[in-house]
Amino acid sequence: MERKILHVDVNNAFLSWTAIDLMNKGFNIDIRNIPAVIGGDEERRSGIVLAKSMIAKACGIVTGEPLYQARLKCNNLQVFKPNHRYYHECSDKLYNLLLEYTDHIERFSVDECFLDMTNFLMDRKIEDIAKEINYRVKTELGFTVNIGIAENKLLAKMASDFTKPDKIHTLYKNEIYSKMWPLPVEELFMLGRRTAPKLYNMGIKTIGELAKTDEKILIRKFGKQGKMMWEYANGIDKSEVVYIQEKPKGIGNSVTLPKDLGTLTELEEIVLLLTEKVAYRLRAENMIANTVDVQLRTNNFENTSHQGKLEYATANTKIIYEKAKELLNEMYKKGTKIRLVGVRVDGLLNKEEKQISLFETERNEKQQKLDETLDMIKNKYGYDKISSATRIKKDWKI
DNA sequence: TCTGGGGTCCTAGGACCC
DNA sequence: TCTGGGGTCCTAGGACCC
Repeated sequence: MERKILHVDVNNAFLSWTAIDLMNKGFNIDIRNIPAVIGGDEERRSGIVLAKSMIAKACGIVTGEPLYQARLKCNNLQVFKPNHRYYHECSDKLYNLLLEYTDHIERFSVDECFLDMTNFLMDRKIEDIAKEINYRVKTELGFTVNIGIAENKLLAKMASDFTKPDKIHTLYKNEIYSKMWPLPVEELFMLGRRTAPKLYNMGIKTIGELAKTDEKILIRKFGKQGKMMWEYANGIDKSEVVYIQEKPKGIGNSVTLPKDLGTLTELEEIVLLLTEKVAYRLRAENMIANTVDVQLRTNNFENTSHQGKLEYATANTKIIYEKAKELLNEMYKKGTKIRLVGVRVDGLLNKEEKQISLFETERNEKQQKLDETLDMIKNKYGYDKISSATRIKKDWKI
């Protein structure tokens, strides 16, 4: 049976939401109408463009580029800080509005949802429902969305990306030829900046040319990815709208350091702070982890990572830290300048799935009690209020 | 004052086993 | 005594998404 899928995408999410946030706080300009960007903190070396207004875009500013470079393109550019807490509030408001139409909603990111309307049309036309959602979001929530209508997620997502802002587009099977095939290959979902040049070298420039390429050739050259790009180019996507919240498969935390670090002792302190946060989030999910992964980035942007299995799955800060420290020590080359440090845990299981282990000792149980007590205090007074000595001593924003 | 942070999935190669 | 082939598990690195 043919499905009815909507993809709802907030236009310039971070910038629109910040515009509303600022106006709520008495700011008298709508930053959507001036050359403006949302950007990171340059003093902390995270100064990149996260979102841009239409005017900033017209200056040639692109997402992800350094702020200093963006300023060169537009000399009266205004830069605003992101407010992630507020973004999540806006995201929740949008989700709650969409819930009035169906509960088959996949929250694909903070500003994107897929809706499976197949069994929720109530004798209405899908186009009319899309129009109503578009109008209600604009009038009730104060920001605009693009909506893509199609018979699968891939086509709905491609459709919502056509012309912006505040637009509704369809991309039905019989429209693929006229609406999607003329587009350059890099506009196909999951086809990024590494793969596009390889296709260009093969003489494949448009999605249509990709669709007409022999699937076997693509599989031989790109493996599974080749199969997927051929199917996507032909509008084939059988994946379901995942409306039941899935548990995370990994949890990570990383920081770009305000200054490069060159000693193990300093790096160990950072790894401890990151581990505390990761383990805290892991426990908040009621999960335990099997592997630990430490990531380093040097001052010349070389990335390395080492991972290791724990003897048994745990959410215990101390045990995870000991493994992370071990990994850091085996991978860090003396004298290297480190720009970024990351810690993540993988192979997550629900706490209840824990195997009874011979390695469990009283000492670990004590540590577990300590973790639980600290978590309670953090939950009550805020994560940053209770801090390790190193956090107080130094001004790391972890 | 050059280049974020949080994810998921895939691949290639090595170790190890039969 | 010169090199098999299938399988699994593990790790490092990379591609891609928002």
